[in-house]
Amino acid sequence: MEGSLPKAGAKPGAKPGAKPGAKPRTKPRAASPTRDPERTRAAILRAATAEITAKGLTGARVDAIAERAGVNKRMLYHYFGDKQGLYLAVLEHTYAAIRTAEIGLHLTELDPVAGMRKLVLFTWHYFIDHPEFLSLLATENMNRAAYLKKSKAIRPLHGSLIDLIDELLKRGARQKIFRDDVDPVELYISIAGLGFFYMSNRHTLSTIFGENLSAPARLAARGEHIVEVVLAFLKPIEKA
Amino acid sequence: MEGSLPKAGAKPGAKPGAKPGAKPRTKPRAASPTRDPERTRAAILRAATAEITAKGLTGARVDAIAERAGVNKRMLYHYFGDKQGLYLAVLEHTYAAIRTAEIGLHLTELDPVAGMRKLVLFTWHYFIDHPEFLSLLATENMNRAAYLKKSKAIRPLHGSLIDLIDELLKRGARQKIFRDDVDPVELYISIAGLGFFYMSNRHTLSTIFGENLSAPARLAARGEHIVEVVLAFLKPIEKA
DNA sequence: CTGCATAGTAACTGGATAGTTACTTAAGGC
DNA sequence: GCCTTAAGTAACTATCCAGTTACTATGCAG
Repeated sequence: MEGSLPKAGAKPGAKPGAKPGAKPRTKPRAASPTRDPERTRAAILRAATAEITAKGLTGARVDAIAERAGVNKRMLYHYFGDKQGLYLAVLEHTYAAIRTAEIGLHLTELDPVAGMRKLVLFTWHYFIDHPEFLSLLATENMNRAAYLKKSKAIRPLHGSLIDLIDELLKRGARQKIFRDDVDPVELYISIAGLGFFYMSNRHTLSTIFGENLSAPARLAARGEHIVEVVLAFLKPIEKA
Repeated sequence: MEGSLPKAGAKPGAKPGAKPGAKPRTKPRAASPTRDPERTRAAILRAATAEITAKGLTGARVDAIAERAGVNKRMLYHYFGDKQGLYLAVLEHTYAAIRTAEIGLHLTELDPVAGMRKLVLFTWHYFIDHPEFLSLLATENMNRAAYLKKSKAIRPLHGSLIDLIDELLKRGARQKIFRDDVDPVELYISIAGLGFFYMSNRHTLSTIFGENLSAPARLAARGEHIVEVVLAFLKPIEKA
């Protein structure tokens, strides 16, 4: 090896579109494809989410993630430490997304029945639109939530979800349109479970029942079914 | 190497407990620990179920299964071909167990509400008692049911489950104690989903909500909750 | 324009891991 | 009692794969 001799004629000419006098604090944003830590980090995270949710943590291959991201494998270790660190980042990022979206629902502006309907359908459609969230939950539960327990970033996000449901339940009970003995955690698990099981297990269910549960009409029907189940349960018990 | 010379003084003496004149058709059943194909096969299947449901198909190690079973690794390949063949056997065995148990419920002998309650609680307790079934479903759905689709042994088992539910629903509707527009597949998915999500995701749910969802009292309460939800949904819609 | 921290590359490594080879031992029909 | 076939063992191998090494390129503070 030649030591540290610089390559002859190495400089690839002036970069097109790179303004020489631009202010130094703003991000270069797609100026040149080289040297963009933010883009690289994001590409790795997206690729890791896809690979890990498709194959599980043990099935996911670090080399495959690097290739998907169009990035050298060394960069995964540069930004995320190791495979587990990368997985944790994927987990935190994915959880934060749904909890943030829930907060944006503004259910307090709706009457209890409409609010509940909106929450149920939001949850259902979130599962349809984000299968990676479902896969990741399955993976993390196979790990007995070992990584989730380590994460300091995730826990504070969830109180607000229960508060949201509790507010709806209390308001409905006061107006005598909901029964007054409902535990918000138990109810949330039911709302999520009615959608989760259908979507997460649609491959085995479609196979054993010989029906295509992923057909759009079937998904819409399932959404209405879930709303009906939840609202029927919340109805006050009439005195006969 | 010495070719095929027999080892000097190899024979380990007469086996204790091996009756020489026993009838040849009956199985030797625990007579001696050597040469029991049925036992070996069963031990491998049990070990594989434990290992695969604990770590997933990609996480499971063939060497670990062999060690757990107390059997030489070569035997896995002898009886099941390869890791995938072993996984398929585990899948078929586990599915057959729940479907067989369901058939033994004899729901036709009960009135519709009692029958439905029994089916719901059976399903719930089955999930509590057989976490390996839940894990295996999660694993197989991550594979997009690729192995289940290959299996000829499993599909015929499921028609009877839907027939069972359909009979209950029709009988209840005739007696005006159930609504008459319920799809049995949709209902089964709800019954299973209300239990599945709770049990299968209890690790993440316990973590984010800061409650121990595995506590026995909590499990019993959940069972009652699921019964209430299902029966509330099945109640005929009263005309106001 | 220079030095140094950060971004990035390519080739490598050691341990793990599914599956195999080559062999030995027992069972049971004939 | 012999001989074929199934049951069983131990040691091996080829490949895979997470993580590392040793290096180069870039940009910006001074």
